[in-house]
Amino acid sequence: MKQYLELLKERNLKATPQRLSVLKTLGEHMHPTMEELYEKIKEDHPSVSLATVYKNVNTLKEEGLIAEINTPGSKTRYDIFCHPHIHLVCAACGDIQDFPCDIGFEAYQHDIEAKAGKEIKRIDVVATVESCKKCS
Amino acid sequence: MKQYLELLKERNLKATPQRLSVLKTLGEHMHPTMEELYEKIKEDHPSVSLATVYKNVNTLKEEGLIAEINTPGSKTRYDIFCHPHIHLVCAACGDIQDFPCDIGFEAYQHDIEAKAGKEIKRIDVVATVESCKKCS
DNA sequence: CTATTTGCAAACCCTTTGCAAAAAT
DNA sequence: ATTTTTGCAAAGGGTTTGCAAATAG
Repeated sequence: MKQYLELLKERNLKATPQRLSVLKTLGEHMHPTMEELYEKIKEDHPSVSLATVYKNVNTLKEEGLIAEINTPGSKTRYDIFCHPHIHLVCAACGDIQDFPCDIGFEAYQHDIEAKAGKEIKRIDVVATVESCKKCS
Repeated sequence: MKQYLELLKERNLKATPQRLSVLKTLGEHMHPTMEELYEKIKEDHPSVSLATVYKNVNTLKEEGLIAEINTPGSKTRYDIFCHPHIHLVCAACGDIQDFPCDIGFEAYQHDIEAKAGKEIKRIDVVATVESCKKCS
């Protein structure tokens, strides 16, 4: 909680309860869709509007505090941005699991960077499985 | 052209001029957005409707003949599906470059598969650079 | 006190759908 | 002849916008 206040202050963003709730919810619940995020936030702030959640998500995205996960086929999901990791998404239920990027991958990323001649700002890896333990 | 007819026949899809044009256009132009794809197809088929392009894109996606590229921030783009490759996307102009998946990556994929305990059906790797040669 | 943020409703994409006519096999 | 596909227009869903009132710093 304290940490979130600091993250916002560093970026000159006002720490409104709604905005803090976006960060807190993303910290507690993995990869919600916008709808899920909105419902969770409403539990603490019943009068929050969907537009406000969208605005905050966009602001926090621009500041690099949260990330959007685009999965082929299913809905966009949101994630607190910590260190890069792979998203393992289930095609059947849309559930997402995180997957650490251990060695191997950094090396691969450097390789792409060298060949591209540009610094890679961000890398999104989405692996899709047909079904997962949760839904089958 | 001949190849496309066969690909459709194998899947019992009717070879309409509009559908062939989707494949042909994706074969000739790299990664168009839906709008670009539609404009290109209209050059050959002025009376084609956007809905038809969407329907064909969906059908061909389901059959695994084409793939959708979801890039964080910019518009969805479409690609003929050949072998997997990495998409290097420019955050400034949305342009996409292909990047081969040489060794290294397959190994990495097997590693994820082993840890997930599930077969990976598809893997999407999108690397984002801030600007590219085309737009700067 | 000033600048930002909120909530509401309307506007705005992009994408899908229903249906009758047209085309493919 | 049968089944799929087309084109149109309307509907749908998710996201953004404009603005006045509320809130943070």
